[in-house]
Amino acid sequence: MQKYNDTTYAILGILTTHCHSGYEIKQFIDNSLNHFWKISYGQIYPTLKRLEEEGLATIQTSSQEGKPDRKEYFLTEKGKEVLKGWLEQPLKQLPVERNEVLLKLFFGRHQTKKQSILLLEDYKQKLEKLYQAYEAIEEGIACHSNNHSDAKYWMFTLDYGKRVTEAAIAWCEATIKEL
Amino acid sequence: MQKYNDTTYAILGILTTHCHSGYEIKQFIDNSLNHFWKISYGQIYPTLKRLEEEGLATIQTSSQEGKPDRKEYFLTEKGKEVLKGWLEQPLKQLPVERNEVLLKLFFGRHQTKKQSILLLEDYKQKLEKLYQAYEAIEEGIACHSNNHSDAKYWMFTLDYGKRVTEAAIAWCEATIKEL
DNA sequence: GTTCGCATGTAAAGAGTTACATGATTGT
DNA sequence: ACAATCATGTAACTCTTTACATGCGAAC
Repeated sequence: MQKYNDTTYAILGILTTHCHSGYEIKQFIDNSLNHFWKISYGQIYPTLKRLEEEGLATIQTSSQEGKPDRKEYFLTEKGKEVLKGWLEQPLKQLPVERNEVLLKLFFGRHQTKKQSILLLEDYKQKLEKLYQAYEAIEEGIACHSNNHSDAKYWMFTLDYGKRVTEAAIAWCEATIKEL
Repeated sequence: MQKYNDTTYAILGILTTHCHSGYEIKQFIDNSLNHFWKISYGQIYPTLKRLEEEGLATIQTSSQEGKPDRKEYFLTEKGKEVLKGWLEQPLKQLPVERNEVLLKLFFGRHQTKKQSILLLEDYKQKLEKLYQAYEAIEEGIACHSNNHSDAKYWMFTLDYGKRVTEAAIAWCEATIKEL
């Protein structure tokens, strides 16, 4: 069986929602799974092309006056099976989250105490903004798609983001004190 | 001023410790900053070569009988400056941690409840192992390099790992209950 | 008149992993 | 005999970002 990368599976998954064009997929990513899976146009369009070539999706092109043709992709039965097959597999190993702040702090001996504190305060501030962004998305989902069958799962992922961000903020505060 | 990527800065930083050869650098990474910054030989050796070419490090080659020459790299003044320059800069933006488990759970509607629970239980188990690994490294540092001037900072990064992992484990438990 | 949103895409560069090649010594 | 440790490195491949190209309509 052919293998695909996780970005391909993400796109396969998004095609099961109301999104069917490359543009819509990008929009969807940017305001829902952006915190744990970013994808650029440079990946989306070639991937969609490949999905069609390999029989995982079909294209429906609709011409629009004054605009480029709008290409809508729909999963085939094979596409749905491939997605389900991936969903069933547990992850092989935990990914390593590359963290630039930790990397800098790791070599903190070569910095002044003030610089380390500045680094952590800046990080904390960015984390707080992220936390607020999570809350905003959460409210958006709660309002607009309360009865949506996907909403429950989207909330779970937001809850993860909030909990982990909260822990990171607490670490910033504790570390600043100890420095 | 020339720009380098974070992996290059990581190697620059490691060269300030007792590690000076490619092999030692790899060892060091594998049992200290492996949780938040992995690097493979395929990156280490070409990077070291480039450091020398650009005057950030000098090489001292020592021949050993029956073994390949051992190349030891030492930071030049310029190398130290480049490292410090990087340490001073705050991070531009928070990195996105790509999380395969969240991605799968996001599309959980296409799975059975049992499958989702299995996914999270497996994830939780892996996180618990990671937590134990952090504790083991922590003990190692506490025993062997108590008076080491880097040890304090290494402990901070481990504390981060522990806190965030703890939060993720708690999320797994809460989400399994809610599913 | 310029920017934003819609809508498609490509090319090149950069980042990173994996698999391979070499070869001596030491331990099981 | 075989695997592991020490020790270097490269080539091919995959993945991802960035910058570019095109072009209409609407708002400001």
